[in-house]
Amino acid sequence: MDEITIKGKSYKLPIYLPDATRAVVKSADSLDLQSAKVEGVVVNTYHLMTNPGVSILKEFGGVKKFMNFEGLVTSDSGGWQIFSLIHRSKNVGAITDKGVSFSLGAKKKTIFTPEKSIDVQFGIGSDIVICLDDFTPPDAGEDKIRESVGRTILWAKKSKEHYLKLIERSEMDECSRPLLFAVIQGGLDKGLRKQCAEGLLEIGFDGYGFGGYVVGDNGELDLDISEYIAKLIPDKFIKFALGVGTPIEIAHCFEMGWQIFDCTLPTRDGRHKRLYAFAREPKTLEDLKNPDTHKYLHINREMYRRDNKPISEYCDCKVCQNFSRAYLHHLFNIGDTLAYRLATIHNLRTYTKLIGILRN
RNA sequence: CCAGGGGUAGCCAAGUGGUUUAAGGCCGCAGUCUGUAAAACUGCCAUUCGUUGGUUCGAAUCCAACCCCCUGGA
Repeated sequence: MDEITIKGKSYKLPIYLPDATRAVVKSADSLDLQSAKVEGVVVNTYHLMTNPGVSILKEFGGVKKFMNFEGLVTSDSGGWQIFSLIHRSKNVGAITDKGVSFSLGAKKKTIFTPEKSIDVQFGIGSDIVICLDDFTPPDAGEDKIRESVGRTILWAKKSKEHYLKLIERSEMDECSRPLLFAVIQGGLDKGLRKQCAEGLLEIGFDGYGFGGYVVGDNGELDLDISEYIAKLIPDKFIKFALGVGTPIEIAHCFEMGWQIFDCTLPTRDGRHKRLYAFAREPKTLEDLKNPDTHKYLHINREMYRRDNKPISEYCDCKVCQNFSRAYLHHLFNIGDTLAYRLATIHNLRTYTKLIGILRN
């Protein structure tokens, strides 16, 4: 499968979707995304529910119109946020089979359920709706993993039922409905990953996501578990590697069968002065899997102060076509916001270029 | 030449006798970042306070001389 059609519009696979968590890829607008050849984004259900809120998005006819972006829009369920805000922080919250309740700062308690997540995602008007999942923390023991897998399946079932209800209620058909994806949890436990995948496959979804946080202490994605999970999903379904990854990890995961990727790395790294470049012109998958193909420029370094070259000689982005490393260095040095924008555009183009090579 | 003020790391700058083998910031160097609480964060970066003497148990801090800078005056 090298293409998906949603709501009458086709998108090529594989595809990389930068994270526009709060309906914006930080520091870049939709025209910038277009110039970086970005074909889709991932927005976040939890964040958008909080701000600006569903009623405003509905009033504007969905997030696409709100942010004036015509590409593929996927909404992440908020599962990751439960992990981020509850497991990883001091904010107390509780997860039950019904859903999750937690408070952020001084704000009143928020109740979030699988059904609520689906409701909000319909309000967002996304093309791919993702079931709320119970994130398996990286340090979870077997009992905890088992619990998160069980709950993820339960929530997926509730999500599917609610999704079908909404489809029926809004009289959507095969051509106008958004796709529904579920997320496979289970941490590094292959048995439980398998159990999770089987449970979700039985319910039936359009696509399946690779969930969890499987970046080890060495800071690298666990390729073994990534491949294992890819094999659990029949090829007729779309495979979405949530949160993956570095350019080289995307190349590896593509080879395993993963087709959709979203990751904050290129945009965040850009804002943090780390620019991506190919050390040589990549032409094949093998080139992209080779670590020697990829390099980083820490553009804040003094060595770039007088460097008149573009960030990457193999890049066709508007930044590389028009500005020097020295200029980017200068912009970061004085802290002008243009630095973040240009760095974001360049790094995104590096990712979309990588995707373009994978398609061939 | 006279009168004030001042000389603390590449830069800015706290500190006026012991809690300072000198705070903080910038720069520089080295890192982190993977379904974005990140335009963020973490290390490292002066055994030394213009110089030389002195007082003191103890000085960047007090004293003296000298060197340099700033301001005003001749």
